[in-house]
Amino acid sequence: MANEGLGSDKVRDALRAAHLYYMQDLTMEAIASELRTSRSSVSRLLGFAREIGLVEIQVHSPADRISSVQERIRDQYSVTAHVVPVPDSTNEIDRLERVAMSAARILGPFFDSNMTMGIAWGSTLSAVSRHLQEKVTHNSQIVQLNGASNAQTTGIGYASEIMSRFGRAFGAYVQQFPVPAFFDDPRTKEVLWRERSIRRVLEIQKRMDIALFGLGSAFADVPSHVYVGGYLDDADFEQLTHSDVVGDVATVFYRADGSSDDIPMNARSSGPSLSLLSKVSRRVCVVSGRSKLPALRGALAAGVMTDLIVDEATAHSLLEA
Amino acid sequence: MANEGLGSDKVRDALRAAHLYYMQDLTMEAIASELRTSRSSVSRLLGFAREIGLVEIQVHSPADRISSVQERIRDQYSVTAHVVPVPDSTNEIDRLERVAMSAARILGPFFDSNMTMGIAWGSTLSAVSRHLQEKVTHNSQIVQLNGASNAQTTGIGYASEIMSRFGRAFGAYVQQFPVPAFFDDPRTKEVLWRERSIRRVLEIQKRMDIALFGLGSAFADVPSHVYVGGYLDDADFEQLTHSDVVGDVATVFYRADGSSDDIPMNARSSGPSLSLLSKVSRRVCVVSGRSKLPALRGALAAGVMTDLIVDEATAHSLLEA
DNA sequence: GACCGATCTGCACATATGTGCAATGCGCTT
DNA sequence: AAGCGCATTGCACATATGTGCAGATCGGTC
Repeated sequence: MANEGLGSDKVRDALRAAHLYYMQDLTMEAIASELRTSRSSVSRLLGFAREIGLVEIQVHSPADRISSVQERIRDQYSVTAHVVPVPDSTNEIDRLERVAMSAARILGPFFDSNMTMGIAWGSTLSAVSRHLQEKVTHNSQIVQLNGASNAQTTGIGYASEIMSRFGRAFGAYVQQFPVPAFFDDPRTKEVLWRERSIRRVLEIQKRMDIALFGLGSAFADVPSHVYVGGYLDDADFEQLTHSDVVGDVATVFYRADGSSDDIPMNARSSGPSLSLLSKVSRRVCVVSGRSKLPALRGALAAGVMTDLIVDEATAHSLLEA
Repeated sequence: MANEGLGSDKVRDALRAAHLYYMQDLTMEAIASELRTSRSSVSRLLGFAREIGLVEIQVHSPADRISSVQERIRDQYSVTAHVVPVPDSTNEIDRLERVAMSAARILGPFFDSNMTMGIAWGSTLSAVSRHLQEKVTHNSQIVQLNGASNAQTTGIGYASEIMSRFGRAFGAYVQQFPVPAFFDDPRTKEVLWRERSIRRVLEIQKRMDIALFGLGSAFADVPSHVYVGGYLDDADFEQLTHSDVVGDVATVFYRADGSSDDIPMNARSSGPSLSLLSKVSRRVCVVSGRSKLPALRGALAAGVMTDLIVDEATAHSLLEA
């Protein structure tokens, strides 16, 4: 790769173009002539500048105009809500996509150098990972919260792809968690958890500054990955139903009242207990779609999140009844 | 004004449009249909959103790519430089305009609620004031650093217009300083400085969190306002030359070595002494044009600024010789 | 209710920006 | 030196955005 010098030039030009475009309001035409290149190259250069995070665009709600929805969610649940505007008519696929894109951009300012972010995996997080904006950080890391392999497939491809997208976007070190999502026998987990290689990861998880997760729900329109990926068998499902489970966070299940004790599946899960999770100073939950409402209510009851990124319709439903 | 309800709606729509445009990357066309209006209205709505500061755009230099110029200025002068790219061929008018526009945008993140910003007046600050982006702050104020009236005109219009632009942009309270730029007799100043109404302003100045100023220079291509506005007579000029003055900050003069003692004019000036100024935690200086180089070197020697916003050519010249 | 002025709207057009594609250039291999 | 693969460039065209203008709308006034 002899693009050291060239790549450097490209970044320098991109930075200059970004300055001229965003700080001095020149047109691309004018920038082109200053940079002695064509307008179309400038267009591409600016695209590049945005892509590598030289340009950061934020949308603020003036403090005196926080939507009443956000305010009411804060009052009722003590959670900072970020309500993503999406028309009610949008289908579930697009809705998730749009919530995920907003989430990715909201996340940017939350994560910085010297931080550790724990992430769960699932359709929601996968979507978020595809929309991350690059941001250079130093000495930061991404740690996987729960295992991803199961009886049928290793599942690693799916989860590790999400992880590596996060790692790439932030220039962070990626810490995988190479264990099954669920153990067949809780004792296996106990034993494995004593291994030094695993304890190292558990230690990192314990020290994370941000946790990011979606909500699993067996009843969602698009049932969550865990429920359809072959991670659970019929007996497991029955057991969950029997335990009155309404959802899960990183494969740890909970009931409508937020409790998660005495749910046998949790002893077999590789995810962090909800009480451990609540020790993290910032816990961001991304939710899209009304069908996750029961799971969301349960998660709120469990006090598992500090920030909620949610689509408008679901936010409204949350406040009804 | 019955636009309470309407204005509110407009802001709400603008916020929504901004979200959809900047966070979800929808086209204006798509936003128009979600908002049930025309695309052109959306274009205007987004313009409005930017105007009232709902949207904030920042251009970062990735830490590992701070231009060597900025780095060298930091090494030599212990000052954070913000180098504004402007082609060398640009004329002085446009150059000032572009530096001012960048300065206005760089300033945004520096100023916030509960802060007090002191500002000087002059061609540079006037240009900056015309490019400020709105940003809502609370309990903040703008305080004038030096008087503006002189023997011929009150000069108030000029200075107060600058002040009020700053006040409007930040929603800040504006504290004028209704005294002459220079007193004929230093004793008049001493006496006036004991007045409670004046002391109140001086107290506010003493507590400011940011100071913003340009540099005055008798030798600049566009000689500074102070030197042509009738503030000084021939005897004054002679005295300044005799004192080896190379420039001024808020009508306080200094020499090439940064010293400002024993310059008789300063006893008559309404501006804050340089030692008082250096107590402010952030002191931002805006400079455009090579002809201000001697004034800039002097100001740097005086240690009067913590941040320097300067055009590229001048920054380069600064590092030569 | 007619009138006025100020504001808002959408259309039609003017600009500005994004992108497929063919051409060019550059480094490397043979 | 010729050949190859890959990245970069500018052109021409496709989209997307900005804006003058005429008509519509809304309060307030007489």
